[in-house]
Amino acid sequence: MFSELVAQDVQGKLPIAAMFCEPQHDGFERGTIRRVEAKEHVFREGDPRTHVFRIDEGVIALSKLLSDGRRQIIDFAYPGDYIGLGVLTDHIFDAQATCAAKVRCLSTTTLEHDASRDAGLALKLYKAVSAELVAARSLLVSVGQKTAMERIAAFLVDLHARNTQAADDADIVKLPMRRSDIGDLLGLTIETVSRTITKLRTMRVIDVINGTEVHILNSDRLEELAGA
Amino acid sequence: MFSELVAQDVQGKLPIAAMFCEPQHDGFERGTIRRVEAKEHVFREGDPRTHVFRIDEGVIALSKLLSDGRRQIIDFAYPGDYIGLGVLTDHIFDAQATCAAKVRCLSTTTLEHDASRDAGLALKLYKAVSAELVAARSLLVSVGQKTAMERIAAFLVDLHARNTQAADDADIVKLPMRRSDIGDLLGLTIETVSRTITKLRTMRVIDVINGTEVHILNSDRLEELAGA
DNA sequence: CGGACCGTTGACTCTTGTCAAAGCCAGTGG
DNA sequence: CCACTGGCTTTGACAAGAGTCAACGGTCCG
Repeated sequence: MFSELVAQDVQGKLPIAAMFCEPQHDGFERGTIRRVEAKEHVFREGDPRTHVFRIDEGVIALSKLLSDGRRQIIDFAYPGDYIGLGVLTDHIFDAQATCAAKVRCLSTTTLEHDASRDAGLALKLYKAVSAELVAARSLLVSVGQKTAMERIAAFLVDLHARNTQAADDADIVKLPMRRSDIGDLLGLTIETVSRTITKLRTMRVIDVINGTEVHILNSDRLEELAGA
Repeated sequence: MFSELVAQDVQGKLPIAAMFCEPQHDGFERGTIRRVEAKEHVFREGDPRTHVFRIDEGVIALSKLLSDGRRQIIDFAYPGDYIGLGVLTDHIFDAQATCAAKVRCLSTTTLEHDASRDAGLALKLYKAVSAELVAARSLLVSVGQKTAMERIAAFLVDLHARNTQAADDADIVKLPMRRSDIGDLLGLTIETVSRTITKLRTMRVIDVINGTEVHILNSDRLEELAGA
């Protein structure tokens, strides 16, 4: 449990650390900035993969759709994360902002050209993708094995760990996405998400302000509930 | 659906292609061979990550355990696949053979030393991990969104696509793992796996010999059932 | 022969999904 | 200023898919 948290924090989202440690050395300083409205797509599944993006502000949901409309969110990308990395010529998932966001764009040809000559950059890409893989597998464990309560609790713990980098107000987690986004991430319906959050409130483990700001009242209990 | 299949086939397991195209150029020709018995661990979560392995024969299940014994299989590694890649000092999942297997071992320090000087090798690692990421996310969609029937059908379709590289007996899929392994991969119980397979038999979509050899009688229907 | 392991099947339970209604909030326009 | 609208969340009643518990059967192996 604790080791999982450490993994999430330290490496699961390594790009966060990378950004702060060496923000000038990933090539994105040459990229252009693009603003994205809430619910606007950065790209869609099937689009040619012309650019890689680094999130500077906001949250981007990466998702895959089934033909009947079911949607699985694969990851949320937060500031410092990269999206659009990979070996394929086309994107294989949608990237859609859950709230207003800013991203930096760098052409894939530029990036790949640089990477083919610069082993350090190639290794950085390797590590970034490795970190995404850790996150994807961690989510898979939640979705495949955990109950609704455990998934929601683990989600909140994870979000809290990610966003408490600087000495934030220690026990507040902002939810910059809708219930439907959380549901589609965790493989639950919005009703189950809502009921579970309500239950956590009645258990006095969390408090919710305005539906979007979660105050963690008992973080030990929340981590217990998140399962091992 | 079809595009997903293509993704799985062509890139989801790119290492298969890589192995056949350039088997002498991944550094593993210098590695030692290790035999692994069925159910024996190649490594466990928490072990120091001293080697990277390339599967030469058999199937290795990669899994994570929760403290109460629930298990999520994260991927099956088939011949040509690499396991143990990543940026962490310790392994974060178990690797256990589902049947007798052979793996090639290469020390991580050797590999990383080579990769830091050889951008081509670093890029190859990057691509291998990217392919694993594609597979992990595809599984996540199944587990998060699909019904038991859709998951089993998609699993069979995927397995069929992976193993039909050479012109095999076109419509036979061998299941080199137990029902519990399939269940732990798909987030189902062994009973549900068994019932669903039985249902596919009574629907005349597949036939099962000896519990381990699946004959696909109606592959169009099977792909329909696998969902989009 | 006996036991261990695995797979299948049945009966029942329960968590989660489905369907429906109502509340809340923000933005818009009269 | 307020009614109206649309998007989102919450809650309730009910249904259903998958899990649990249990028994049985088959196969392999000592």
